[in-house]
Amino acid sequence: MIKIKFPDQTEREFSEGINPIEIAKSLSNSLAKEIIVATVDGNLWDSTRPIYTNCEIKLHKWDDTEGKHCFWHSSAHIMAEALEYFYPGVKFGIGPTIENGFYYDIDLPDGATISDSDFAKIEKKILEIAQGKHDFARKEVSKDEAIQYFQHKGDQYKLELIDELSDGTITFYSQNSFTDLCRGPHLADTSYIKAVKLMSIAGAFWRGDEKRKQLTRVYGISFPKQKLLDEYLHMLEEAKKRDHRKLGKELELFMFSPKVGMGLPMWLPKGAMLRERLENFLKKVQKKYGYQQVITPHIGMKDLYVTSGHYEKYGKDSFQPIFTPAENEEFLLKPMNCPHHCEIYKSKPRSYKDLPLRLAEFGTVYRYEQSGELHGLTRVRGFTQDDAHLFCTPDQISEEFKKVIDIVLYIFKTLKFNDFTAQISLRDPSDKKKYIGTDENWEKAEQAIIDAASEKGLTTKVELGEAAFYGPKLDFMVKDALGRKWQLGTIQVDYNLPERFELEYVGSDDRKHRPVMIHRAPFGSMERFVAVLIEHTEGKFPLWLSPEQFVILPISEKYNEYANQVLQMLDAYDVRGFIDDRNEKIGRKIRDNEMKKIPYLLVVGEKELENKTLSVRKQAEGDLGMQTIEEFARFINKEIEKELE
RNA sequence: GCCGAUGUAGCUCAGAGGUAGAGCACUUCCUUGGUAAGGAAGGGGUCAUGGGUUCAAUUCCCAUCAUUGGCUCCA
Repeated sequence: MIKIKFPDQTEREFSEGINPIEIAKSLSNSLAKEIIVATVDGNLWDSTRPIYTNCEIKLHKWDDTEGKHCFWHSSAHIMAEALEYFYPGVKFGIGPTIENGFYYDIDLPDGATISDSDFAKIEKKILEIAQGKHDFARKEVSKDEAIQYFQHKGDQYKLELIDELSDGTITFYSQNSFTDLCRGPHLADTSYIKAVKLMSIAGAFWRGDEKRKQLTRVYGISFPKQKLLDEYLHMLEEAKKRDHRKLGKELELFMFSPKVGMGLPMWLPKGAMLRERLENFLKKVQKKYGYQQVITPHIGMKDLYVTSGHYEKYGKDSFQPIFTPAENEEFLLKPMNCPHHCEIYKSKPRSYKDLPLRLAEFGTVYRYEQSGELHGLTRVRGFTQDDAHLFCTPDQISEEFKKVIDIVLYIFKTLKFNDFTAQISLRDPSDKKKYIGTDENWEKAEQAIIDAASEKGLTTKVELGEAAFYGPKLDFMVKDALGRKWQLGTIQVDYNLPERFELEYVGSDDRKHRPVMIHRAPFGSMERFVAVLIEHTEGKFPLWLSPEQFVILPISEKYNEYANQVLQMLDAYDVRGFIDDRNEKIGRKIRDNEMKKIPYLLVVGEKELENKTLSVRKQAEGDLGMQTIEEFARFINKEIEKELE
């Protein structure tokens, strides 16, 4: 007999060789049917794999991440089997699970192609295999056996993977006619899978290396019930409605024009108004924190970027340099604001009494992004950073860094970005060549970030190898409507640029010292931030940011004149709106302006004219009743105050 | 950049080797209507661009441009 301990700390005895499903069955039959996989002493374990020793066990159903992942992983194997059926000779790369579903990288036989028109038949085949209720059989194999199997099959990708595994740890899983190199675990059998959908096809370089062969990646997702698939697809449809590219067009916030150039956004009047409000908001906060605004040009001499190191790093991949006709001088579009700011720092001698010097600029920068990387407003070639550079003494870093964190958190709180992750990006210790600067400075900078984040009580995730080439950073990531993560706020410590630009200050000891720089952008870029803001609010911006806060709806043309008076009076209270004086019925005006997501609809007709009032209707909520013009103006200003608290 | 998909009216989309379609938007007229679509008429397209096949191409083929999903999440 063996002793098995459950998560609630109770212990029971079972006979040796019992498996998780049988254990579940001893608790309840219905539970047994739902068990997908188990964790045994911290290791994932097939639900049908026997247990021979005392252990702690945790049973996973579909609702657990572990359950879903096992489910999808097994689905990937069945998809592989189906693909092999339609494309004999296909070779397989890797087939892991992802956040929503799974994929398999395949190398199609010569001449074969696959496109989404093939999805239906593959899905059908997958379900057919699933319904066959084939067991997933686990088999431990020796390295030699494994090599032999895939040599015989001619799958060089699997052979490459096996090559990196050590003997004695290799397992195969088979179902029906398909066997794969796999660590597992898997479902008991294929019949758990009741619904499957192939999502898309993509090219993916083998092992993520663009010098190696590009494989075809097939994405899919599967569910234990058809209803769950339907729900998932519906959820995707809903998410698409929040897409900032769609809303940006509908709400006339920004546009692109192939004639201007891909990835070069243009802000329309309403978008510009929104952006300006965000900028002014941040300027006000920054003023409180002792920042000073500066303005620098959009281009700079090549030599500026040679000094900064950007030329060496990005020069080749950037936009082509600009040459002056007479002198043949070489300029670059600025990819970053920091070199200019360094020159401002250098413009006169600085004393320790001047530090920290905080130079802020909404600086527009241009970066050549690969055409395939462009994405709405979140990934563009010309964008405006809410940039600032803090020049300080080494012992001021920690304090300054923490103040920046405060600003970021204040902004996120005001805009209700509650669901963000803070990521500390450090050097890849195994590839230090990628970075510029001394080891000692890197270590100091990395430690400064880690300490500041922990002091501010941030829950952080550390990512090695994600640092900028000139320094480590703390990034604030937020997800978009479709669950893609974007970096918004960023704070970076930099010992490198002060060195390269030979920045100095005179200390209290009357000697020259080198300052440290902190780069920071709480929004990140105005473009990306607004994109994420659109998706978060579904275009229903907080009142203070709404390009149009109210619309006046006259019941009929007879009340247009009164509407004009109201507009003028509200203008005086610093609220923004317009009159919908179209020749339409009130119901129509309400519908159209609701769809435009105008926060307040003000109906004026006979009654309002008589009493000098407004009928206030809140978007998505309905009638709030009559208010005088002053009451409404005070009310709306109070609402804004509350938002900005 | 690479792999896949897409490109038809301002927007959302249907269509077919032989004279270009719908809904919404727009213009004009009727209507002056009290909380999510009043009625009628009308204008609007080099079917992304450039080649090719064909008696005939917006449709088929090729290229280009743009948009879009992915190329990190490791058997």
